[in-house]
Amino acid sequence: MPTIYQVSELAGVSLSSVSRVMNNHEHVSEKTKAKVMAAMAELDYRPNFTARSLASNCSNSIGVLVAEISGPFYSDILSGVESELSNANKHAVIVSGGCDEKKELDAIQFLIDRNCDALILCVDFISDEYLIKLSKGSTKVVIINRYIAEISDNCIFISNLLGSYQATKYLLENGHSNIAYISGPLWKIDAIDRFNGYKKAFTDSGIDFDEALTFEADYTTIGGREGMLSLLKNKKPFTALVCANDEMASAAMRVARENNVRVPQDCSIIGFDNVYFSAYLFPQLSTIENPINKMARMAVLWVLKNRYNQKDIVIQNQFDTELVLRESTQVYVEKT
Amino acid sequence: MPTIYQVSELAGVSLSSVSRVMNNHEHVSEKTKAKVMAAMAELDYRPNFTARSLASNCSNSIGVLVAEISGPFYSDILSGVESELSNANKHAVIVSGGCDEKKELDAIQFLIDRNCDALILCVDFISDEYLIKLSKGSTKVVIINRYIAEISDNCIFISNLLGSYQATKYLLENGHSNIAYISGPLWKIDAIDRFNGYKKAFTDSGIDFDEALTFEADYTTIGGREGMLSLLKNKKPFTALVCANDEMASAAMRVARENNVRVPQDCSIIGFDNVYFSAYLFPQLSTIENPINKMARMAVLWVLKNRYNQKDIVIQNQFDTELVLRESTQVYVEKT
DNA sequence: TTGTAAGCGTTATCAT
DNA sequence: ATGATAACGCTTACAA
Repeated sequence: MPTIYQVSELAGVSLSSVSRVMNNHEHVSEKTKAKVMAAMAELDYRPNFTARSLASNCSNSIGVLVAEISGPFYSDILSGVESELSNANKHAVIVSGGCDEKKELDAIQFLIDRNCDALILCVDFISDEYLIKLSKGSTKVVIINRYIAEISDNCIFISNLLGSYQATKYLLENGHSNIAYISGPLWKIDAIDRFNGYKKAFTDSGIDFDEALTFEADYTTIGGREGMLSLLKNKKPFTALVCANDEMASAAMRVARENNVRVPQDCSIIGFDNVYFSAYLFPQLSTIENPINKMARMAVLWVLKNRYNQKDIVIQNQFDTELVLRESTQVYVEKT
Repeated sequence: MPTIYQVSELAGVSLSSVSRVMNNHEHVSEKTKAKVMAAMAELDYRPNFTARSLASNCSNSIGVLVAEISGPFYSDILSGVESELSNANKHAVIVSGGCDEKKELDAIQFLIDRNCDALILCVDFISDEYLIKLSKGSTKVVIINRYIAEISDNCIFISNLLGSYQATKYLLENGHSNIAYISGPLWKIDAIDRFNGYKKAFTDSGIDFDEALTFEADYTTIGGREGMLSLLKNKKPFTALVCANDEMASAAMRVARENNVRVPQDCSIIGFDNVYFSAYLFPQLSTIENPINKMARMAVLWVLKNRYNQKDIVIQNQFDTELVLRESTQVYVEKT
């Protein structure tokens, strides 16, 4: 592997000159530039990434922490981050957080120790306080899918409340009034918000929601199955169901089918996230679009702006959810 | 950030001694070891990753190239790689290859330039020849999901032929004889192999397969839809369908439903890969298990053995496929 | 505009 | 067992 030294020798200039042309510095004569380029080409020179990082204190790598690598939701984040990052000629160091606070903390420490220039975080277990402190530190941090008032500039988020509000409101406006809800785990802030959106839609419509039509699950298909089973066993009738995510909605649809509850004829179902497989389901799932891929890309732009000084970038912190209607919903019709 | 120098000063020993305890060298007295550890703890010392990489010529990072980051198939690879890598305290630099040879080549060059210690590749466009040459180079390379005879030791793979053979054979043995096939793009080696498995099952059963019951698609739902539509339009009857992957099978199921073809009563369907959402579909999809996650983990072990000298690891290059029967298949019953 | 030389924070090779 | 000291390949004042 040729080094900068050999390039300088072949080009007949100094190290610094070579370095300057590598980094597009101003104040280099066309002549030396040409000589250097020629030498580089001849030697098939490739700058040593590690050496540059050490000398410049800039690794051009961004740490990305997500709860899990696979799964449609996080996949979408990673793919957005990776593609936007490679546009900027930076790269992602991706780690998964596991399922408890300690692992998330370790993962963050790991990324910092690896000299990541900035961190993109998508975490559930770590406290607001820690995140606030972290973001005051020397490593830039941007947080996806979570809103923390004190560091709102560092957050890229949607209104989860609004999302489930839209879903519930739609059903309410289309004649449904007995609307069940399968929630995410209520220690997660987004699950709380989504639940609140459901409630708010009722409040705004001036009608009470029924606590008994409500079930706290865990965002998984297993939980969704349990939820629907329990709801059905209750014998409290409902003509619609909103689920806090698509996974659970898909499980609920399956349980409905197993129990001869037709979707949407007997029960309309709306999910949340608009994960890609929601369109593969039968019936195709109506859901709330969660622009997670866009948010991931915005997180990268945030890093470009705040860590790499691309000042002209404008950051959008909040994104909009949107109801996407497919086959799993219909207007309420009174049973004859 | 404290450096090794400050640790040495506080501990009252030399740089080298600190370095030695950091790297668990033998021949360090318990005494100095203790002093150094104490100093490290007091200063909350964290070794500089970049400096270590430069000095030791070892970055502890492994480049991972996949065609795309999202999608159930590649997701599974990434999650396997990441989790196994973090067990070994190494990390992944993940990039996606895009959809042509040039991008894949660029991506590989990018990873090499980033001083990755080894590469885990999952590529479609790059030629065997290039891969063979690459693997003779100084950067260790392991290839997932592809078999190249000349460098079979560097490959982690399944027999795609066997997989679709199992699927087709099963149908044949259960009374079906008019079995359609929707193929992947036939410029991909795995698509060819899978197609050949389908054919071989017929040959082995001594019956001819019908070219007209065969459609070349592209592994996507769009292609699967087209394929099923075309097959149905043909008017050549078939009672079973094997698809070269689950995406296409899911699309085929949908088209079947739209055309009042009941699955499995009128048509059994088998997919390939056993992607996680295949169990979410209705009916749940029978398919061929492709142990892609295990292969990904094995690829990491390969790297550990071949690049990091963990000699005692034993590598399994070939993995087995397996038929998993769910709801989309049934024994052939003659129409009355 | 160009070159010299001092870092960047380690590891590794020698002596001792 | 320990300590100097020279790499590792580059960036970056500072000088010229």
